[in-house]
Amino acid sequence: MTLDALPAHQGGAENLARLLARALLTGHWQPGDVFPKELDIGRHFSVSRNQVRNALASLSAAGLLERTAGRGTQVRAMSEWHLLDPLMSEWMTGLINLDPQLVRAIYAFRFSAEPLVAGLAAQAASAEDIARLEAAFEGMQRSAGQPAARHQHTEYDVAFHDVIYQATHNLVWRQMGYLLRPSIMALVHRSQHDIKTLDDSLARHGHVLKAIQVGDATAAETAAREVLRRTAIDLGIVPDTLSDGANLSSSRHM
Amino acid sequence: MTLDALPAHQGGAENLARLLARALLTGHWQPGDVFPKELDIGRHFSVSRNQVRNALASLSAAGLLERTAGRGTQVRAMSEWHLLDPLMSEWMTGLINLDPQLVRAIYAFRFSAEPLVAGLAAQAASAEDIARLEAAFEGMQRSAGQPAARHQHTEYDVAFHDVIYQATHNLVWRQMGYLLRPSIMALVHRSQHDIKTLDDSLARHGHVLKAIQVGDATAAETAAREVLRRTAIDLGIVPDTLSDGANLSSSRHM
DNA sequence: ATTGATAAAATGTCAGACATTTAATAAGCT
DNA sequence: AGCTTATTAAATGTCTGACATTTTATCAAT
Repeated sequence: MTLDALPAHQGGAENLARLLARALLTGHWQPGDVFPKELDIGRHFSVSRNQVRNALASLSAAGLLERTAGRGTQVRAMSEWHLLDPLMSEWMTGLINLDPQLVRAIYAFRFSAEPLVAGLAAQAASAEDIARLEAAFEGMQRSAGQPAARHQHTEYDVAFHDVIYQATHNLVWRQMGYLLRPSIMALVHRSQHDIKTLDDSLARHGHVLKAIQVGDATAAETAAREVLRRTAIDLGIVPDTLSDGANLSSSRHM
Repeated sequence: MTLDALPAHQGGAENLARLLARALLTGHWQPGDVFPKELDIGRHFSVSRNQVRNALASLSAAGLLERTAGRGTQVRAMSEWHLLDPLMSEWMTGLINLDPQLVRAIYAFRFSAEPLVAGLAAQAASAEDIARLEAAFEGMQRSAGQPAARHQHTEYDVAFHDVIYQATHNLVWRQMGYLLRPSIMALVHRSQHDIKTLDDSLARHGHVLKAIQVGDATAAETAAREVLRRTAIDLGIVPDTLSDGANLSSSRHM
């Protein structure tokens, strides 16, 4: 893969890092490939070597690249990526063409974790949390069915899930919710289609809200599971398969 | 807080970053404090400005610091930390004096998540996973009761938990397991005391192993919960309190 | 054919000057 | 006095060129 296929660059090491990261996240390079050298990248985008080095340092920190003095820069496999690095989260925002294997892995995680999280939220949510959750739900209702407000609807949907993670009042789960935002957005983006689907999705979200309002943990769990089942249907995923398909090469990882 | 109270520096930007990160993680600076400026740090440790900048860039990426041109460097609050950043994980390895609030938050997360993870592992574990789990357990047995082998025992204990996360065969949970390693090690390190305690802990681990061996998810869940109850007792933590105590200031975070 | 020295190429490091942002201070005007 | 506006100082950010270090390939000698 060469640099020529990449979009233009708007200046700033962060932008450069995002640009390159997205190319890697969407599979423009294969694991093991040699990445272009610093000077070539700098020449191609007309930026200083400093900017290139800063950008590559970020990609390296996120596990996307491996750099060794004298040898060059190599592309790492997906199993080496630091999926929970906030940088990754930022780079994934707005990405549509995520690797299908990655989408399935993230969905599988959410399917296993989010019911639990909803249960915790039902136990720990404060009045403010519930207010925020209600606001997000009402936003979803208002923007439902209006094709022009589809973007808003997605925002409210993502906010709904985020509030649930925040409402656990646990630092780690909160961090998790923040990190999953872009992934959730990508999933939600793909899973909205006709009116009927949307209506059903809305109803299932409503059940989660109600369960958290009354503090019923087990009800929240099952309701959250139903929301994710709806998502799975829309995405064409079979929710029973919790493993991510990496079993073939999994034995080497540990 | 000044730099004078910090230990000596052995060279390398990564070492410098770890040194400063640990000082921050153990609360040597208060949130909002101004962090020493680049030139002062460089002078104090006799390193170039480059090294200092690289180190501070890492700390900034992990959410420990906030740097703004012209103003300086500020220390951020714990709620802003990127707890799931692999850098954090590395910096926390071997740290004993972790902030108690952070220890509780991490324990609470594990108490909620690890039973679920054990259940997933029971469903998805491969033969190799089970072999690794058995090896870790036997290592724990061998090194039990021998005061000289206490370090080894900790290693096996941590490996035991790690294998469970790996055995889910889900990229996100695997990443999670990798990231929790140092935290688990810190908790395990504190929770081993007399022979009787150790014996009981060993038995509870054995139940988890057996449940995963036979693929019984619900049994694995309850067994994992029992392991964590044992840990909680040893740490003097009440496992019912799942929130992290940050409720007071939680409303501002979202 | 193996070993060893050499050279080339990549990333890593350093030092200095300069740019930019921010905040404090002083000057000047109404 | 009070407000606005230059000026200055101090911090982080950026650029550039040279040099260091590590790795790999090449070639020579035994």
